[in-house]
Amino acid sequence: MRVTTAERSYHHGNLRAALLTAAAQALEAGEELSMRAVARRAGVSPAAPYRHFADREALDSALAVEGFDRLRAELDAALADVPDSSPAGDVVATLAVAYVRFALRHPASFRLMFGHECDEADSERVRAAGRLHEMLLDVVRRLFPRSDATSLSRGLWSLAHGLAFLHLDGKLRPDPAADVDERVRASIAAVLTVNEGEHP
Amino acid sequence: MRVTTAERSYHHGNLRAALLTAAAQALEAGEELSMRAVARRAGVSPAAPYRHFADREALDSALAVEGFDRLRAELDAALADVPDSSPAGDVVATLAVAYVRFALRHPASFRLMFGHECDEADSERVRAAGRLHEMLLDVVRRLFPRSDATSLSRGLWSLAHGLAFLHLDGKLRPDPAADVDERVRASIAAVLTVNEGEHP
DNA sequence: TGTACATCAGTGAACGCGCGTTCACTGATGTAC
DNA sequence: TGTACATCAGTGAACGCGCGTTCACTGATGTAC
Repeated sequence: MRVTTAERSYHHGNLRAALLTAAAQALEAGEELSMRAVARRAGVSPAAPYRHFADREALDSALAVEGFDRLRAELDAALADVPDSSPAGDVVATLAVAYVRFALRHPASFRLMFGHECDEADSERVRAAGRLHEMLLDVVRRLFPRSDATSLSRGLWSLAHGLAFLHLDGKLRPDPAADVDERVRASIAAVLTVNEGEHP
Repeated sequence: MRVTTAERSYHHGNLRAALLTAAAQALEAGEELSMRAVARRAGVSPAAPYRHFADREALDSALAVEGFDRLRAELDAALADVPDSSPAGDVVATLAVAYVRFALRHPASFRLMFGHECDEADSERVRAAGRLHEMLLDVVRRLFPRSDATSLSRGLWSLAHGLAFLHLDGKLRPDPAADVDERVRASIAAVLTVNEGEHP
């Protein structure tokens, strides 16, 4: 039986998905996440989620996986928007801006994906993070064919990741979004061109 | 009356400091932090800490301040160890290594300092973070006198910060410490030299 | 097409837990005379 | 030096809370005949 709309009596029919969206909404709203809160939001008894998630950690991991996939999609979209002829540095900056924007727009999600020691055992989660890493590696290989792509992609990822977290934690002003974008671009540019003019 | 050693009956004499060290030990041990747990560790009733910290948040902030100061001290030490004649890139790499080491050696502390939206209102905490930022800015000004020091120091801080967090969360293998150091150095080198050889 | 039955996704009450915080208190400390 | 008293840093019992999780259960669904 295919579920068409949503709410059913007793048998929900689509509870797993409903729980995930409920959880995502709670995250978006900045609420503390909990098994019970998610059940409440989905209009279901506190025990119901246990049909679909073994425990709290399983819910977290499922949400993290969703987050990684969404982040990857947004980076892809940003990449698609950038002209092919752009200098490599601009492409990197555009990606970094998209990365930081994602973090600032979905702070709770981002924290859940990152600000927490990973359950290494959860292969789904590890693989989702791995896909993101792979994607960055590919981009770097294309942009900087003569570089040590492994180290460079780690470095650039870290750069964007650090910018994201420092803004998220208020160590850098997260305030007018346009300023953040500008600050990200400037930081990237400064780092990438640091050695130019050193040996004139 | 000056307190000489430590434990006193009833009037502890030095409870604030004792609570902070107890909390630091708990963090070091990877325990969940709580007002009660800290009191327990200090051998004192659950209500006692409220003489010294208005609430949970105040304790957190005090710990964060301590963390920032310790981190700054370790970076200073690393800086002192590096020969004056070292190329700027090496100095940066050394600082980054020290930064990441601090994060991996004191993960809970580091998370408390960063992985949490700052209480902007707590000026002590904000100022401690500011002192760290200032220090990095100074170093960058000295190392790269011709650069846009503001953007560059933000960028390099972010780079180190991102490396720290990605290792902390297991997105990059935090395992043999020597490998981590090497990976940090390689990432920094890759980013700083990315444009060399582009226009040969 | 109709009925009997197994399966499965929910219910709702209950458990034990540790938490942050408050309160009236008590005993030690330091000060004024 | 000795006593009376205010202050202040602790006590310990209690509050209400929301949490994760378990349990026996119930009602809807799908299948076999």
